[in-house]
Amino acid sequence: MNQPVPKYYKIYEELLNEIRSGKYQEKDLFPSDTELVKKYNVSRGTVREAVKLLFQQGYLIREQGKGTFVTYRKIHQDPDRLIGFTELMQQHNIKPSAKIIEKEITLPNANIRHLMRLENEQKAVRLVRLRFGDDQPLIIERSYFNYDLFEPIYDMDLEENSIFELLHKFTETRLGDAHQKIEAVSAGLEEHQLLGVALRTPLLLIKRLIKTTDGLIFQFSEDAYRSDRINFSTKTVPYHSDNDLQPLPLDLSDDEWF
Amino acid sequence: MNQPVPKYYKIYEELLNEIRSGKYQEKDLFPSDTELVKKYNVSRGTVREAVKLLFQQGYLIREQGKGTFVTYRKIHQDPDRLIGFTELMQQHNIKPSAKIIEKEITLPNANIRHLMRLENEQKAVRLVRLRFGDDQPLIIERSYFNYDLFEPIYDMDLEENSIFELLHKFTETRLGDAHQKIEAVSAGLEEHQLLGVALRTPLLLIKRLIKTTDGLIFQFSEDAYRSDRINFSTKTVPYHSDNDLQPLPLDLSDDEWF
DNA sequence: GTTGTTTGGTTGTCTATACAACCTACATAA
DNA sequence: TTATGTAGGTTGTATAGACAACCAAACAAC
Repeated sequence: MNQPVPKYYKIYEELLNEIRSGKYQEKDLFPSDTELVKKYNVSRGTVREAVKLLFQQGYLIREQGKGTFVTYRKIHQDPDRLIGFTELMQQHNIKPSAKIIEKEITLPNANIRHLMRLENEQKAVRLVRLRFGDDQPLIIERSYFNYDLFEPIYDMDLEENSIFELLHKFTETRLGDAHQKIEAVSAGLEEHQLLGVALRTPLLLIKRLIKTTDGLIFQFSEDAYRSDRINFSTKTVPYHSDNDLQPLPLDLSDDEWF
Repeated sequence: MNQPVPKYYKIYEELLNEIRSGKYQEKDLFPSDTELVKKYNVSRGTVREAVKLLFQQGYLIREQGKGTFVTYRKIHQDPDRLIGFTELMQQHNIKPSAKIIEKEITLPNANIRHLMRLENEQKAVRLVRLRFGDDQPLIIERSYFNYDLFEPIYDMDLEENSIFELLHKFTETRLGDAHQKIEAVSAGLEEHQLLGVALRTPLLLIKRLIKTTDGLIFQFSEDAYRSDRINFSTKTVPYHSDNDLQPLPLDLSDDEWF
Protein backbone atom coordinates (compact mmCIF):
# COMPACT_ATOMS: atom_id res chain seq x y z
CA MET A 1 0.00 0.00 0.00
CA ASN A 2 2.26 2.70 -1.15
CA GLN A 3 1.25 6.26 -0.61
CA PRO A 4 -0.86 7.12 -3.63
CA VAL A 5 -0.36 10.35 -5.46
CA PRO A 6 -2.77 12.87 -3.98
CA LYS A 7 -5.37 14.50 -6.16
CA TYR A 8 -4.10 18.01 -5.65
CA TYR A 9 -0.72 16.95 -6.90
CA LYS A 10 -2.09 15.48 -10.08
CA ILE A 11 -4.04 18.64 -10.69
CA TYR A 12 -0.91 20.63 -10.00
CA GLU A 13 1.01 18.63 -12.59
CA GLU A 14 -1.69 19.02 -15.17
CA LEU A 15 -1.97 22.76 -14.66
CA LEU A 16 1.79 23.08 -14.72
CA ASN A 17 1.90 21.39 -18.07
CA GLU A 18 -0.77 23.69 -19.39
CA ILE A 19 1.18 26.70 -18.24
CA ARG A 20 4.41 25.36 -19.70
CA SER A 21 2.73 24.66 -23.00
CA GLY A 22 1.78 28.29 -23.19
CA LYS A 23 -1.93 27.75 -22.98
CA TYR A 24 -2.37 30.89 -20.95
CA GLN A 25 -1.06 34.22 -22.08
CA GLU A 26 1.25 36.33 -20.01
CA LYS A 27 -0.47 38.17 -17.22
CA ASP A 28 -3.69 36.84 -18.53
CA LEU A 29 -6.32 35.28 -16.43
CA PHE A 30 -6.11 31.83 -15.02
CA PRO A 31 -9.21 29.76 -14.21
CA SER A 32 -10.79 30.76 -10.92
CA ASP A 33 -11.16 28.38 -8.02
CA THR A 34 -14.76 27.65 -8.81
CA GLU A 35 -14.03 26.93 -12.44
CA LEU A 36 -11.34 24.46 -11.48
CA VAL A 37 -13.69 22.89 -8.96
CA LYS A 38 -16.14 22.16 -11.74
CA LYS A 39 -13.49 21.04 -14.19
CA TYR A 40 -11.85 18.53 -11.89
CA ASN A 41 -14.83 17.63 -9.75
CA VAL A 42 -13.06 18.15 -6.48
CA SER A 43 -13.57 20.44 -3.55
CA ARG A 44 -12.25 23.94 -3.45
CA GLY A 45 -9.70 23.10 -0.80
CA THR A 46 -8.12 20.61 -3.14
CA VAL A 47 -7.77 22.94 -6.08
CA ARG A 48 -6.42 25.60 -3.79
CA GLU A 49 -3.75 23.19 -2.67
CA ALA A 50 -2.73 22.68 -6.27
CA VAL A 51 -2.87 26.34 -7.15
CA LYS A 52 -0.88 27.15 -4.04
CA LEU A 53 1.97 25.01 -5.28
CA LEU A 54 2.00 26.86 -8.57
CA PHE A 55 1.84 30.13 -6.75
CA GLN A 56 4.69 29.25 -4.44
CA GLN A 57 6.81 28.34 -7.40
CA GLY A 58 6.22 31.66 -9.01
CA TYR A 59 4.02 30.62 -11.88
CA LEU A 60 0.94 32.40 -10.66
CA ILE A 61 -0.05 35.59 -8.97
CA ARG A 62 -3.27 35.75 -7.03
CA GLU A 63 -4.98 39.00 -6.29
CA GLN A 64 -7.85 39.13 -3.90
CA GLY A 65 -11.00 40.27 -5.56
CA LYS A 66 -9.47 40.24 -9.02
CA GLY A 67 -8.33 36.81 -9.92
CA THR A 68 -5.36 34.63 -10.67
CA PHE A 69 -2.79 35.49 -13.30
CA VAL A 70 -0.02 33.66 -15.04
CA THR A 71 3.48 35.04 -14.90
CA TYR A 72 6.20 33.76 -17.12
CA ARG A 73 9.10 34.68 -14.91
CA LYS A 74 12.56 34.63 -16.28
CA ILE A 75 13.64 33.14 -13.03
CA HIS A 76 11.95 30.03 -12.05
CA GLN A 77 13.11 26.61 -11.42
CA ASP A 78 11.45 23.31 -11.17
CA PRO A 79 12.06 21.72 -7.82
CA ASP A 80 11.42 18.31 -9.30
CA ARG A 81 14.15 18.21 -11.87
CA LEU A 82 16.44 20.27 -9.84
CA ILE A 83 19.16 22.58 -11.00
CA GLY A 84 18.61 22.02 -14.67
CA PHE A 85 21.38 23.69 -16.56
CA THR A 86 19.86 22.44 -19.77
CA GLU A 87 16.47 23.84 -18.97
CA LEU A 88 17.96 27.11 -17.84
CA MET A 89 19.67 27.47 -21.20
CA GLN A 90 16.51 26.63 -23.04
CA GLN A 91 14.60 29.26 -21.14
CA HIS A 92 17.03 31.84 -22.37
CA ASN A 93 17.12 30.47 -25.88
CA ILE A 94 20.73 29.54 -25.53
CA LYS A 95 22.03 26.37 -27.09
CA PRO A 96 23.39 24.13 -24.35
CA SER A 97 26.16 21.66 -24.94
CA ALA A 98 28.85 19.87 -23.02
CA LYS A 99 32.23 18.35 -23.51
CA ILE A 100 33.54 15.50 -21.47
CA ILE A 101 36.96 16.17 -20.10
CA GLU A 102 37.27 13.14 -17.92
CA LYS A 103 35.19 10.03 -17.37
CA GLU A 104 36.25 6.97 -15.47
CA ILE A 105 35.27 4.46 -12.89
CA THR A 106 37.35 4.90 -9.82
CA LEU A 107 37.65 4.24 -6.17
CA PRO A 108 37.50 7.71 -4.67
CA ASN A 109 39.52 8.83 -1.70
CA ALA A 110 38.37 8.64 1.87
CA ASN A 111 36.94 12.14 1.94
CA ILE A 112 34.66 11.55 -0.99
CA ARG A 113 33.73 8.11 0.24
CA HIS A 114 32.71 9.54 3.56
CA LEU A 115 30.81 12.38 1.95
CA MET A 116 28.91 10.02 -0.31
CA ARG A 117 28.45 7.34 2.29
CA LEU A 118 30.21 4.81 0.13
CA GLU A 119 31.38 1.52 1.51
CA ASN A 120 35.02 0.71 1.08
CA GLU A 121 34.66 -1.39 -2.01
CA GLN A 122 31.95 0.67 -3.68
CA LYS A 123 33.02 2.40 -6.83
CA ALA A 124 32.17 5.79 -8.18
CA VAL A 125 32.11 7.48 -11.53
CA ARG A 126 34.37 10.46 -11.86
CA LEU A 127 33.08 12.84 -14.47
CA VAL A 128 34.38 16.21 -15.48
CA ARG A 129 32.39 18.15 -18.01
CA LEU A 130 32.74 21.53 -19.55
CA ARG A 131 29.39 23.08 -20.21
CA PHE A 132 28.68 25.61 -22.88
CA GLY A 133 25.98 28.09 -23.66
CA ASP A 134 25.96 29.09 -27.30
CA ASP A 135 29.37 27.47 -27.56
CA GLN A 136 30.86 29.68 -24.91
CA PRO A 137 32.29 27.81 -21.92
CA LEU A 138 30.35 28.65 -18.79
CA ILE A 139 30.84 25.97 -16.21
CA ILE A 140 33.32 23.33 -15.22
CA GLU A 141 31.51 20.50 -13.56
CA ARG A 142 33.57 18.09 -11.53
CA SER A 143 31.49 15.36 -10.06
CA TYR A 144 31.36 11.91 -8.56
CA PHE A 145 28.40 9.63 -9.06
CA ASN A 146 27.43 6.55 -7.15
CA TYR A 147 28.39 3.86 -9.65
CA ASP A 148 25.66 1.45 -8.62
CA LEU A 149 23.07 4.03 -9.62
CA PHE A 150 24.93 5.52 -12.53
CA GLU A 151 25.90 2.31 -14.29
CA PRO A 152 22.79 2.05 -16.52
CA ILE A 153 23.53 5.34 -18.24
CA TYR A 154 27.29 5.23 -18.06
CA ASP A 155 27.71 4.49 -21.74
CA MET A 156 25.13 6.89 -23.00
CA ASP A 157 25.80 10.20 -24.64
CA LEU A 158 26.54 12.51 -21.79
CA GLU A 159 27.54 15.36 -24.02
CA GLU A 160 24.25 15.97 -25.68
CA ASN A 161 21.88 14.95 -22.96
CA SER A 162 21.01 16.07 -19.48
CA ILE A 163 22.12 13.49 -16.98
CA PHE A 164 19.03 14.06 -14.91
CA GLU A 165 16.83 13.37 -17.88
CA LEU A 166 18.66 10.22 -18.83
CA LEU A 167 18.42 9.03 -15.29
CA HIS A 168 14.74 9.74 -15.21
CA LYS A 169 14.04 8.01 -18.49
CA PHE A 170 16.12 4.90 -18.22
CA THR A 171 16.28 4.08 -14.56
CA GLU A 172 14.06 3.84 -11.56
CA THR A 173 16.10 6.06 -9.30
CA ARG A 174 14.40 9.30 -8.43
CA LEU A 175 16.18 12.28 -7.05
CA GLY A 176 15.45 13.62 -3.63
CA ASP A 177 16.73 16.62 -1.79
CA ALA A 178 19.96 18.41 -2.46
CA HIS A 179 22.33 20.51 -0.46
CA GLN A 180 24.40 23.22 -1.97
CA LYS A 181 27.12 25.53 -0.81
CA ILE A 182 28.30 28.57 -2.64
CA GLU A 183 31.80 29.93 -2.34
CA ALA A 184 34.11 32.17 -4.26
CA VAL A 185 37.33 30.74 -5.60
CA SER A 186 40.17 31.77 -7.84
CA ALA A 187 40.63 30.45 -11.34
CA GLY A 188 43.59 28.09 -11.52
CA LEU A 189 45.35 26.75 -14.53
CA GLU A 190 42.66 24.32 -15.60
CA GLU A 191 39.92 26.91 -15.21
CA HIS A 192 42.00 29.34 -17.19
CA GLN A 193 42.46 26.87 -20.00
CA LEU A 194 38.96 25.48 -20.09
CA LEU A 195 36.85 28.49 -19.31
CA GLY A 196 39.07 30.92 -21.12
CA VAL A 197 39.29 33.36 -18.24
CA ALA A 198 42.40 34.96 -16.89
CA LEU A 199 44.29 33.27 -14.13
CA ARG A 200 43.00 34.17 -10.69
CA THR A 201 39.70 35.38 -12.04
CA PRO A 202 37.12 35.00 -9.28
CA LEU A 203 34.66 32.19 -9.93
CA LEU A 204 31.61 30.93 -8.15
CA LEU A 205 32.01 27.44 -6.81
CA ILE A 206 28.90 25.46 -6.03
CA LYS A 207 29.36 22.30 -4.05
CA ARG A 208 26.37 20.08 -4.34
CA LEU A 209 25.22 16.84 -2.82
CA ILE A 210 22.18 15.19 -4.36
CA LYS A 211 20.32 12.35 -2.77
CA THR A 212 17.86 9.90 -4.21
CA THR A 213 14.44 9.45 -2.74
CA ASP A 214 15.81 6.34 -1.07
CA GLY A 215 18.29 8.43 0.83
CA LEU A 216 21.31 7.27 -1.14
CA ILE A 217 23.74 9.85 -2.32
CA PHE A 218 23.63 10.08 -6.06
CA GLN A 219 26.06 12.82 -6.85
CA PHE A 220 28.64 15.06 -5.32
CA SER A 221 29.79 17.83 -7.55
CA GLU A 222 31.83 20.98 -7.52
CA ASP A 223 30.85 23.32 -10.28
CA ALA A 224 32.85 26.39 -11.11
CA TYR A 225 30.82 29.12 -12.77
CA ARG A 226 32.03 32.06 -14.72
CA SER A 227 30.69 34.77 -12.51
CA ASP A 228 30.69 37.30 -15.31
CA ARG A 229 28.24 35.19 -17.27
CA ILE A 230 26.08 33.48 -14.70
CA ASN A 231 24.70 34.88 -11.49
CA PHE A 232 22.65 33.43 -8.76
CA SER A 233 19.67 35.34 -7.69
CA THR A 234 17.13 34.82 -4.98
CA LYS A 235 13.94 36.53 -4.14
CA THR A 236 12.70 36.79 -0.63
CA VAL A 237 9.08 37.38 0.04
CA PRO A 238 7.87 38.47 3.43
CA TYR A 239 4.77 37.52 5.28
CA HIS A 240 1.85 36.49 3.23
CA SER A 241 -0.52 33.69 3.90
CA ASP A 242 1.00 31.04 1.76
CA ASN A 243 4.37 31.94 0.60
CA ASP A 244 7.80 31.42 1.81
CA LEU A 245 11.02 32.10 0.14
CA GLN A 246 10.60 31.95 -3.57
CA PRO A 247 12.24 29.19 -5.48
CA LEU A 248 15.41 30.36 -6.62
CA PRO A 249 18.81 30.57 -7.89
CA LEU A 250 20.19 30.37 -11.35
CA ASP A 251 19.94 33.38 -13.51
CA LEU A 252 21.54 34.67 -16.61
CA SER A 253 20.10 38.10 -17.04
CA ASP A 254 21.79 41.24 -15.92
CA ASP A 255 19.02 43.61 -16.75
CA GLU A 256 18.05 46.17 -14.20
CA TRP A 257 21.04 45.38 -12.04
CA PHE A 258 23.76 46.96 -14.16
CA MET B 1 -11.48 48.09 7.19
CA ASN B 2 -7.93 46.96 6.91
CA GLN B 3 -7.29 43.31 6.45
CA PRO B 4 -7.24 41.91 9.95
CA VAL B 5 -4.46 39.60 11.01
CA PRO B 6 -5.69 36.06 10.42
CA LYS B 7 -5.92 33.63 13.29
CA TYR B 8 -3.46 31.19 11.87
CA TYR B 9 -0.87 33.91 11.67
CA LYS B 10 -1.28 34.90 15.29
CA ILE B 11 -0.95 31.29 16.29
CA TYR B 12 2.11 31.03 14.11
CA GLU B 13 3.68 33.99 15.83
CA GLU B 14 2.94 32.65 19.26
CA LEU B 15 4.34 29.23 18.48
CA LEU B 16 7.39 30.79 16.90
CA ASN B 17 8.05 32.72 20.06
CA GLU B 18 7.72 29.59 22.11
CA ILE B 19 10.19 27.80 19.90
CA ARG B 20 12.60 30.69 19.98
CA SER B 21 12.37 30.90 23.74
CA GLY B 22 13.51 27.32 23.92
CA LYS B 23 10.32 25.95 25.36
CA TYR B 24 10.67 22.77 23.38
CA GLN B 25 13.77 20.67 23.48
CA GLU B 26 15.70 19.65 20.42
CA LYS B 27 14.09 16.90 18.41
CA ASP B 28 11.53 16.66 21.10
CA LEU B 29 7.90 16.50 20.50
CA PHE B 30 5.78 19.43 19.53
CA PRO B 31 2.05 19.61 20.36
CA SER B 32 -0.04 17.57 17.97
CA ASP B 33 -2.72 19.08 15.80
CA THR B 34 -5.49 18.05 18.15
CA GLU B 35 -3.73 19.49 21.17
CA LEU B 36 -3.32 22.81 19.42
CA VAL B 37 -6.95 22.70 18.36
CA LYS B 38 -7.99 22.47 21.99
CA LYS B 39 -5.47 25.04 23.17
CA TYR B 40 -6.45 27.73 20.70
CA ASN B 41 -10.05 26.76 20.18
CA VAL B 42 -9.86 26.78 16.41
CA SER B 43 -10.35 24.21 13.74
CA ARG B 44 -7.67 21.81 12.67
CA GLY B 45 -7.28 23.47 9.30
CA THR B 46 -6.30 26.66 11.02
CA VAL B 47 -3.65 25.19 13.24
CA ARG B 48 -2.28 23.27 10.30
CA GLU B 49 -1.92 26.54 8.45
CA ALA B 50 0.13 27.91 11.32
CA VAL B 51 2.20 24.77 11.71
CA LYS B 52 2.80 24.65 7.99
CA LEU B 53 4.44 28.05 8.13
CA LEU B 54 6.76 26.88 10.86
CA PHE B 55 7.46 23.74 8.91
CA GLN B 56 8.23 25.61 5.73
CA GLN B 57 10.65 27.80 7.58
CA GLY B 58 12.52 24.83 8.90
CA TYR B 59 11.53 25.01 12.53
CA LEU B 60 9.55 21.82 12.55
CA ILE B 61 9.66 18.37 11.08
CA ARG B 62 6.43 16.45 10.68
CA GLU B 63 6.41 12.71 10.37
CA GLN B 64 3.27 10.93 9.43
CA GLY B 65 2.15 8.60 12.15
CA LYS B 66 4.78 9.78 14.59
CA GLY B 67 4.34 13.42 15.31
CA THR B 68 5.86 16.84 14.97
CA PHE B 69 9.33 17.65 16.15
CA VAL B 70 11.28 20.80 16.76
CA THR B 71 14.57 21.24 15.00
CA TYR B 72 16.99 23.88 16.05
CA ARG B 73 18.74 24.02 12.74
CA LYS B 74 22.02 25.73 12.45
CA ILE B 75 20.67 27.09 9.25
CA HIS B 76 17.49 28.95 9.37
CA GLN B 77 16.46 32.39 8.60
CA ASP B 78 13.51 34.44 9.44
CA PRO B 79 11.83 35.78 6.36
CA ASP B 80 10.37 38.61 8.38
CA ARG B 81 13.56 40.19 9.55
CA LEU B 82 15.43 39.12 6.55
CA ILE B 83 19.09 38.39 6.21
CA GLY B 84 19.87 38.98 9.82
CA PHE B 85 23.61 39.06 10.18
CA THR B 86 23.18 39.80 13.84
CA GLU B 87 20.90 36.88 14.38
CA LEU B 88 23.14 34.60 12.39
CA MET B 89 26.03 35.46 14.65
CA GLN B 90 23.96 34.91 17.74
CA GLN B 91 22.92 31.52 16.51
CA HIS B 92 26.54 30.54 16.31
CA ASN B 93 27.43 32.17 19.60
CA ILE B 94 29.64 34.64 17.87
CA LYS B 95 29.82 38.19 19.07
CA PRO B 96 28.66 40.50 16.30
CA SER B 97 29.87 44.03 15.94
CA ALA B 98 30.31 46.65 13.29
CA LYS B 99 32.43 49.63 12.48
CA ILE B 100 31.23 52.51 10.42
CA ILE B 101 33.63 53.41 7.66
CA GLU B 102 31.52 55.96 5.91
CA LYS B 103 28.22 57.63 6.65
CA GLU B 104 26.79 60.57 4.85
CA ILE B 105 23.76 62.03 3.22
CA THR B 106 24.29 62.31 -0.48
CA LEU B 107 22.68 62.61 -3.81
CA PRO B 108 23.56 59.36 -5.50
CA ASN B 109 24.41 58.99 -9.15
CA ALA B 110 21.95 58.23 -11.87
CA ASN B 111 22.45 54.48 -11.71
CA ILE B 112 21.63 54.25 -8.05
CA ARG B 113 18.78 56.69 -8.38
CA HIS B 114 17.28 54.60 -11.10
CA LEU B 115 17.81 51.38 -9.18
CA MET B 116 16.17 52.80 -6.08
CA ARG B 117 13.45 54.64 -7.95
CA LEU B 118 14.54 57.94 -6.43
CA GLU B 119 13.29 61.20 -7.79
CA ASN B 120 15.90 63.67 -8.85
CA GLU B 121 15.93 65.68 -5.67
CA GLN B 122 15.52 62.76 -3.25
CA LYS B 123 18.50 62.11 -1.06
CA ALA B 124 20.02 58.89 0.12
CA VAL B 125 22.17 57.75 2.98
CA ARG B 126 25.48 56.26 1.98
CA LEU B 127 26.68 53.84 4.61
CA VAL B 128 29.71 51.62 4.58
CA ARG B 129 30.14 49.27 7.47
CA LEU B 130 32.65 46.65 8.33
CA ARG B 131 31.07 43.78 10.16
CA PHE B 132 32.83 41.53 12.58
CA GLY B 133 32.25 38.17 14.14
CA ASP B 134 34.25 37.69 17.31
CA ASP B 135 36.21 40.76 16.30
CA GLN B 136 37.30 39.25 13.02
CA PRO B 137 36.27 41.21 9.95
CA LEU B 138 33.87 39.21 7.84
CA ILE B 139 31.88 41.51 5.62
CA ILE B 140 32.14 44.88 3.98
CA GLU B 141 28.70 46.31 3.58
CA ARG B 142 28.30 49.16 1.15
CA SER B 143 24.77 50.41 1.02
CA TYR B 144 22.44 53.20 0.11
CA PHE B 145 19.26 53.85 2.06
CA ASN B 146 16.26 55.88 1.10
CA TYR B 147 16.78 58.95 3.26
CA ASP B 148 13.10 59.63 3.75
CA LEU B 149 12.73 56.28 5.43
CA PHE B 150 16.08 56.17 7.12
CA GLU B 151 16.06 59.64 8.65
CA PRO B 152 14.45 58.65 12.01
CA ILE B 153 17.32 56.31 12.87
CA TYR B 154 20.10 58.16 11.14
CA ASP B 155 21.63 59.42 14.37
CA MET B 156 21.29 56.23 16.31
CA ASP B 157 24.07 53.85 17.14
CA LEU B 158 24.52 51.86 13.98
CA GLU B 159 27.60 50.08 15.25
CA GLU B 160 26.03 48.18 18.07
CA ASN B 161 22.56 47.66 16.72
CA SER B 162 20.96 45.89 13.83
CA ILE B 163 19.55 48.39 11.40
CA PHE B 164 16.57 46.20 10.76
CA GLU B 165 15.78 46.08 14.45
CA LEU B 166 16.10 49.81 14.90
CA LEU B 167 13.88 50.34 11.93
CA HIS B 168 11.31 47.97 13.32
CA LYS B 169 11.34 49.51 16.78
CA PHE B 170 11.36 53.17 16.00
CA THR B 171 9.56 53.56 12.73
CA GLU B 172 6.48 52.40 11.00
CA THR B 173 8.15 51.16 7.85
CA ARG B 174 8.01 47.45 7.41
CA LEU B 175 10.23 45.55 5.07
CA GLY B 176 8.84 43.65 2.15
CA ASP B 177 10.49 41.45 -0.40
CA ALA B 178 14.11 41.49 -1.36
CA HIS B 179 16.11 40.54 -4.40
CA GLN B 180 19.62 39.30 -4.20
CA LYS B 181 22.33 38.43 -6.63
CA ILE B 182 25.44 36.52 -5.84
CA GLU B 183 28.67 36.93 -7.72
CA ALA B 184 32.33 36.29 -7.20
CA VAL B 185 34.70 39.23 -7.19
CA SER B 186 38.31 39.91 -6.48
CA ALA B 187 39.51 41.68 -3.38
CA GLY B 188 40.75 45.15 -4.19
CA LEU B 189 42.76 47.49 -2.07
CA GLU B 190 40.00 48.46 0.29
CA GLU B 191 38.92 44.86 0.81
CA HIS B 192 42.51 43.94 1.45
CA GLN B 193 42.88 46.63 4.05
CA LEU B 194 39.57 46.20 5.77
CA LEU B 195 39.03 42.46 5.61
CA GLY B 196 42.67 41.60 6.04
CA VAL B 197 42.77 39.26 3.07
CA ALA B 198 45.37 39.21 0.36
CA LEU B 199 44.87 41.28 -2.73
CA ARG B 200 42.84 39.47 -5.39
CA THR B 201 41.42 37.01 -2.92
CA PRO B 202 38.08 35.83 -4.27
CA LEU B 203 35.13 37.17 -2.34
CA LEU B 204 31.41 36.63 -2.52
CA LEU B 205 29.53 39.73 -3.50
CA ILE B 206 25.87 39.92 -2.67
CA LYS B 207 23.91 42.68 -4.28
CA ARG B 208 20.65 43.24 -2.54
CA LEU B 209 17.60 45.38 -3.05
CA ILE B 210 15.12 45.55 -0.20
CA LYS B 211 11.67 46.98 -0.53
CA THR B 212 9.19 48.11 2.07
CA THR B 213 5.72 46.72 2.25
CA ASP B 214 4.61 49.90 0.54
CA GLY B 215 6.72 49.05 -2.46
CA LEU B 216 9.33 51.70 -1.83
CA ILE B 217 12.94 50.72 -2.07
CA PHE B 218 14.53 50.88 1.31
CA GLN B 219 18.04 49.74 0.68
CA PHE B 220 20.45 48.82 -2.02
CA SER B 221 23.59 47.17 -0.80
CA GLU B 222 26.63 45.38 -2.05
CA ASP B 223 28.13 43.16 0.58
CA ALA B 224 31.49 41.53 0.14
CA TYR B 225 31.89 38.35 2.18
CA ARG B 226 35.05 36.57 3.10
CA SER B 227 34.36 33.32 1.36
CA ASP B 228 36.71 31.41 3.59
CA ARG B 229 34.66 32.32 6.62
CA ILE B 230 31.10 32.51 5.42
CA ASN B 231 29.32 30.29 2.95
CA PHE B 232 25.89 30.30 1.51
CA SER B 233 24.03 27.10 1.58
CA THR B 234 20.67 26.07 0.29
CA LYS B 235 18.65 22.98 0.68
CA THR B 236 16.35 21.81 -2.01
CA VAL B 237 13.55 19.50 -1.16
CA PRO B 238 11.70 17.59 -3.85
CA TYR B 239 8.04 16.83 -4.09
CA HIS B 240 6.14 16.72 -0.89
CA SER B 241 2.74 18.06 -0.15
CA ASP B 242 3.57 21.32 1.44
CA ASN B 243 7.09 22.21 0.87
CA ASP B 244 8.92 24.09 -1.69
CA LEU B 245 12.47 25.10 -1.65
CA GLN B 246 13.57 25.45 1.89
CA PRO B 247 14.26 28.88 3.15
CA LEU B 248 17.68 29.84 2.69
CA PRO B 249 21.10 30.95 2.51
CA LEU B 250 23.57 32.09 5.11
CA ASP B 251 25.73 29.59 6.87
CA LEU B 252 28.87 29.59 8.87
CA SER B 253 29.55 25.99 9.50
CA ASP B 254 31.87 23.88 7.47
CA ASP B 255 31.13 20.61 9.15
CA GLU B 256 30.53 17.60 7.00
CA TRP B 257 31.62 19.42 3.86
CA PHE B 258 35.36 19.50 4.50
C1' DG C 1 -20.36 64.58 -15.59
C1' DT C 2 -19.48 63.19 -10.94
C1' DT C 3 -20.29 60.71 -7.03
C1' DG C 4 -22.19 57.16 -4.27
C1' DT C 5 -24.36 52.44 -4.19
C1' DT C 6 -25.35 47.96 -5.41
C1' DT C 7 -24.24 43.57 -7.31
C1' DG C 8 -21.79 39.64 -8.66
C1' DG C 9 -17.49 37.37 -8.90
C1' DT C 10 -12.92 36.46 -6.93
C1' DT C 11 -9.56 35.20 -3.42
C1' DG C 12 -8.79 34.67 1.77
C1' DT C 13 -10.01 32.62 6.06
C1' DC C 14 -12.33 29.35 9.05
C1' DT C 15 -15.22 25.53 10.60
C1' DA C 16 -16.60 20.69 11.01
C1' DT C 17 -16.15 16.19 9.56
C1' DA C 18 -14.39 12.01 7.61
C1' DC C 19 -11.29 8.70 6.16
C1' DA C 20 -6.52 7.04 4.69
C1' DA C 21 -1.76 6.06 5.69
C1' DC C 22 1.39 5.42 9.10
C1' DC C 23 3.66 4.54 13.57
C1' DT C 24 4.19 2.73 18.30
C1' DA C 25 3.09 -0.08 21.93
C1' DC C 26 0.78 -3.67 23.81
C1' DA C 27 -1.60 -7.91 23.89
C1' DT C 28 -2.12 -12.30 21.93
C1' DA C 29 -1.05 -16.64 19.61
C1' DA C 30 2.13 -19.81 17.76
C1' DT D 1 10.84 -16.41 22.16
C1' DT D 2 8.95 -14.89 18.05
C1' DA D 3 5.48 -13.47 15.15
C1' DT D 4 1.16 -11.40 14.52
C1' DG D 5 -2.38 -8.50 14.92
C1' DT D 6 -5.03 -5.05 17.21
C1' DA D 7 -5.85 -0.41 19.21
C1' DG D 8 -5.14 4.24 19.50
C1' DG D 9 -2.71 8.26 18.33
C1' DT D 10 -0.50 11.09 14.62
C1' DT D 11 -0.15 13.42 10.21
C1' DG D 12 -2.05 13.60 5.26
C1' DT D 13 -5.83 14.22 2.19
C1' DA D 14 -10.45 15.50 0.89
C1' DT D 15 -15.20 17.29 1.28
C1' DA D 16 -18.88 20.82 1.98
C1' DG D 17 -20.18 24.88 3.52
C1' DA D 18 -19.94 29.62 5.27
C1' DC D 19 -18.60 34.31 5.64
C1' DA D 20 -15.13 38.24 5.08
C1' DA D 21 -12.37 41.29 2.24
C1' DC D 22 -11.80 43.01 -2.05
C1' DC D 23 -12.45 44.47 -6.88
C1' DA D 24 -14.65 45.97 -11.12
C1' DA D 25 -18.41 47.24 -13.54
C1' DA D 26 -23.01 48.52 -13.87
C1' DC D 27 -26.35 51.39 -12.04
C1' DA D 28 -28.63 55.26 -9.54
C1' DA D 29 -28.72 59.84 -7.59
C1' DC D 30 -27.10 64.22 -7.55
